[in-house]
Amino acid sequence: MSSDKLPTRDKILKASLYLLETGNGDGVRMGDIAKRAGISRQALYLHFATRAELLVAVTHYLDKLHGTDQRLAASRAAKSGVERLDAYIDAWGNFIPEIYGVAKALLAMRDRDEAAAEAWDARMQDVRHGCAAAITALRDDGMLSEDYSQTRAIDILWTMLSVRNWQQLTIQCGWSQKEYITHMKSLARKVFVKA
Amino acid sequence: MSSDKLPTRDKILKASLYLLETGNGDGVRMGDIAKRAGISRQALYLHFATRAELLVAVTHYLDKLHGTDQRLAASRAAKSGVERLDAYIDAWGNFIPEIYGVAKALLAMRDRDEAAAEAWDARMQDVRHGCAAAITALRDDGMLSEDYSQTRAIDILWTMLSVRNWQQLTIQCGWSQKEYITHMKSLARKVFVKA
DNA sequence: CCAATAACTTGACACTGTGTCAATTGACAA
DNA sequence: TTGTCAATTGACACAGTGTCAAGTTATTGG
Repeated sequence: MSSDKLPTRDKILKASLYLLETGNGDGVRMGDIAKRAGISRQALYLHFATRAELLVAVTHYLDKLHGTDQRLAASRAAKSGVERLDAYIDAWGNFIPEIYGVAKALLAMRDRDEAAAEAWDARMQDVRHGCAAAITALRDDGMLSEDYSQTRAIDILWTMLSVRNWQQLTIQCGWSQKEYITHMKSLARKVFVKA
Repeated sequence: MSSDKLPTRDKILKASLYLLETGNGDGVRMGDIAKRAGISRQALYLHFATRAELLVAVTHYLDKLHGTDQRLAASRAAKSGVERLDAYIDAWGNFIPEIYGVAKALLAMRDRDEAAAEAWDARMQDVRHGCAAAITALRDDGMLSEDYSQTRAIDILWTMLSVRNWQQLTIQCGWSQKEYITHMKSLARKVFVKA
């Protein structure tokens, strides 16, 4: 392993990420992670009290690796509201496949594990802020359709862009990533941009 | 209990349904169901080999109770394609809250349990057929937007009307059921009906 | 009336995966 | 030397599912 000299915490994060991203995302157990990181299962608990806590840390690690904040923030550079909507869909939509392994594991825990649910919801709240910014920009341009209140428009965009929907459309329905992005953009325009 | 004279199998289904629908849908264990049905946990296994199998049976039982098929089929009576789209959204959209307890439990198992996943997917395939019928009716009227192929349009409608989306919009975003239905109809028109 | 059968009960147990606890080791530093 | 920190080993509690075996009860048919 090339990570022999990394601090243990980083070895754990790296190992978790590897297992989450390769494999199908199923069955990444604490023991599996420990083995991959080359430490004992108990050493894991020295660094992360629970599996949920570890998974949350992995999402943060992932964000740092991919520069999520910057990439999402980039959509704010767009001039018009419509461009900004497009840019946001581009940024977030192309981000989903990169985080999918981790997202899937967190999502699977969501229904049972309080901590995992909170962690996931917190991250989705960030996405919601991005959606809100895009919708607000549209409204400020006077281009937001009058069919929905601003809040409802945000609710809809946020729901449209959920990881679950991405999963259904790409993985289940077989859309290519490119198709996903273009269709989502077209959808968003039809729904939100004043005719 | 008023179900003393029911066959055991029905007592089990009834008890499962009760627990799934009341409670938050969490923690409906085999033991809980047995207790509620007034039988031993092991007797459950005499009727259903696994929890997944039981849950599937519950969905069928539920369908019979609510007359799902008839209600969904009713949307076929609509004359124009647009009316039919509306009618389908009405029928299915108002059906979701009734099955939500069971759906939630099945959905929570989906990620881990192969059998549960298959059962759920099979049921969602039925919904897809309904979506396909609505989209086809629209196309036959020459009213389907040319922005999407028929398959893609079905994919989109199907995804829009997913239980997960209903959950997010009503339970998380706080939409009323009425609001959900009207917004979904408006959304579908904007997206699918030729301008 | 006896015997077979089916439905059910009781209780013990295996298995998986998470999380806990305690005793121990090895390294490095004051 | 002593202290301390990170890690190790191994045992264990706990939940929940599913299995197994032996015993009970009621019904029914010869």
